Amino acid sequence: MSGFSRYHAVLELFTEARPSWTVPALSQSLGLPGSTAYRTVRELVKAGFLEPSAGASYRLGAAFLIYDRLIRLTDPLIRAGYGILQEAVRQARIPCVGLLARLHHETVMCIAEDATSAADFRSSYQRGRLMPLTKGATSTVILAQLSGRKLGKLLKTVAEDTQPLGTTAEEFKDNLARIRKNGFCVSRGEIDAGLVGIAAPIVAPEQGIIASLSLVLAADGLTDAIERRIALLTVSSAAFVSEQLRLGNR
Amino acid sequence: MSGFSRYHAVLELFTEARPSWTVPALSQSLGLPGSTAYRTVRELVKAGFLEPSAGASYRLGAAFLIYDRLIRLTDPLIRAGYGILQEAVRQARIPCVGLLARLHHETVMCIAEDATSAADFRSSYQRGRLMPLTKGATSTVILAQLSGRKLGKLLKTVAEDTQPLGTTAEEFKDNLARIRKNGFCVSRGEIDAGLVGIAAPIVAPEQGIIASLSLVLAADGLTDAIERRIALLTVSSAAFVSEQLRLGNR
DNA sequence: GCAATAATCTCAAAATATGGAAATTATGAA
DNA sequence: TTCATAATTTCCATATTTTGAGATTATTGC
Repeated sequence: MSGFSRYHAVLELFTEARPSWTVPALSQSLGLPGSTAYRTVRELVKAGFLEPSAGASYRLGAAFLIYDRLIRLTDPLIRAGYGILQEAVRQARIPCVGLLARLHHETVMCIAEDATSAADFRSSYQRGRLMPLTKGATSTVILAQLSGRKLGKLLKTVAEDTQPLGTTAEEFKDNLARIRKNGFCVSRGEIDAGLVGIAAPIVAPEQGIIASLSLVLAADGLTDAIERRIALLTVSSAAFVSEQLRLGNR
Repeated sequence: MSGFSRYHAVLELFTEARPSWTVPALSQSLGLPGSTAYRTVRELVKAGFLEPSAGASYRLGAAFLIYDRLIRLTDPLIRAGYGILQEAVRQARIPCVGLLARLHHETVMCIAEDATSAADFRSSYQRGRLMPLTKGATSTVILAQLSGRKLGKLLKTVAEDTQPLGTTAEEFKDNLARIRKNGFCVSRGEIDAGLVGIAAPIVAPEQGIIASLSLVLAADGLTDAIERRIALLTVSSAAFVSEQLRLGNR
C-alpha cells in the first residue's frame, strides 16, 4: 500500500456503521505499524479530511463539507437544475419526490433532491447516494443517452447479471433505443416497492453532462391521466435544464 | 512536496473561481512534471476525488458527495439538532434563518441551515462555510464555552487583531465569562449588515461537541420583546439539542 | 480513416517513507 | 493544581517508492 491508496484506505474505514476510529484500532485494522498510522492520520487531520473527536477518536473532517459546498456552488448541473427541479415538484400538484441524478464517471449518483412537504414517502435516494446503473427510470434514461462505444465500456465494468432491460445484448440495445425515442422512462417498483419513477434525460454534450430529472410518486392511486401529465412535466423540465446548461455555457 | 501534501495541493486548486482544470494547466500551476501530474490525477480519479469532465478537464469528484452524506448520516450533532433547528425556525413566527455551527478542530463551521420561506434575506453562512472565530454570536457563544487551556491554544493559532471582544486578554476573558453566564449571545451586524444573530450554546463534553444554535433576524423592525422571545427560543432549543445528544450517547 | 492531443509506460537515480523503540505531550481524576 | 496513564511524536538507519524525461500508446474530433 503506497501513494494515495494508504490515505484512501484510512478514509474508507469510516462508514455509517463505524464513523469514529481511534488510531490503534485503525492501525490494527489496516495492519499498519503505530508510527505509520499516526503519521498518516496526522497528515489527514492537517488537511481537514479527519478531525479529532471525543476521547482519542477521529471522525471525517470539515474538508468534506467545504468541498461539497464548492461542488454545490460550481457544478453546472446543480446550478442550472436545482431551481427547475423544485419548480417541477411544486407543479406536480401531488405528493412526490424530485431527483436530479448524473453519470459521474462510471456511476449514476443522485446530486440533488426535493420533496413536497405532503410526501409521506421517501425515495431510497438522497444526494450523495450511488444508484444501480441498470435499475430504475433515473438510471435507465441516462443509459439510453449513451453512444454505443461508451455504453459498452461502461457495462463491461459492471456485473452483467443485473439487467432487467433484456437478456440478450440485442434486446437490451433495442429497449434503450425505444426509451431514447420516447424521450422519457417509467419504472414501477424497481427500486422502492410501491413507488413509480418517471425520468427524462438532461444532456449537454459540450459540458460532458449526461443526467436525468425524475419525479417519484406513490403507485397507489396513480391514474394514467396523472402519469401522463407528470411525464410531460418531467420531460419539459428536463429539456429546460438542458437548455439552461447550453445557455450557461456561453 | 510529498506525502499527502501533493494530493492536497492538487485538490486545493479547485476553487469557486476555477472549478475545472486540465492536467497540463495543473501541472504548470504546481510546477510538477507532466508524468507526475498525470500519475497524481489518475490516483485521485481512481479514488473518486476527481473526475474527468468535458474536454480533457477534471472536476472534483463524487467521493465528496458520498463522504458528505456519510457525515450528514452519522454526525451526532446533525442527527440530534437538525429537526430541532427546523422546529425553532418555524416557532420563531417571524422571517428568520436558523444555523447550527460547530467547533471543528480549530475552526467554527456552519453544518446545517434552515430558513423560513418568508425570509427575504440570507445569512452569509451556509453549510460548509467557515466562520470567523471571533466574530458573530454564532462563534462567540462557542468560544465562551471553552476552558482556559483550550481557548488559549485556539487563539494562539489565530490572528490576534480580530477581537471585537476586548483589547486586553483580561477584558476578553471577562466578556466570554459574562456570555457564558447569560446563556446566550446577541450580535448586531458583526457579520451581515442589517442582521442580528442570537445564539445559544450546545455542549456535550462526552462526545467532544461544542456548538451553537443561532437564529438570524432582520434588525429592521425588531423590538426588544421579540428579541427576548427569540433569545428564549434559541436557548431552549439549544438546551434540548444538548439533552438529546446526551441521551443519544447511551 | 487520419491527425492532434491526451494519457500511460519505462527505468535508473534519488529522495522519501518506513517502523521499532524511546521521548514527549496531553488527559482526566484526586 | 499534581500526578498517573494513555496518546502522540520524534528519532534514524534502511530500503522501498517515488520521481521525471522521453518514448509509446490510446482517444478524440474532424
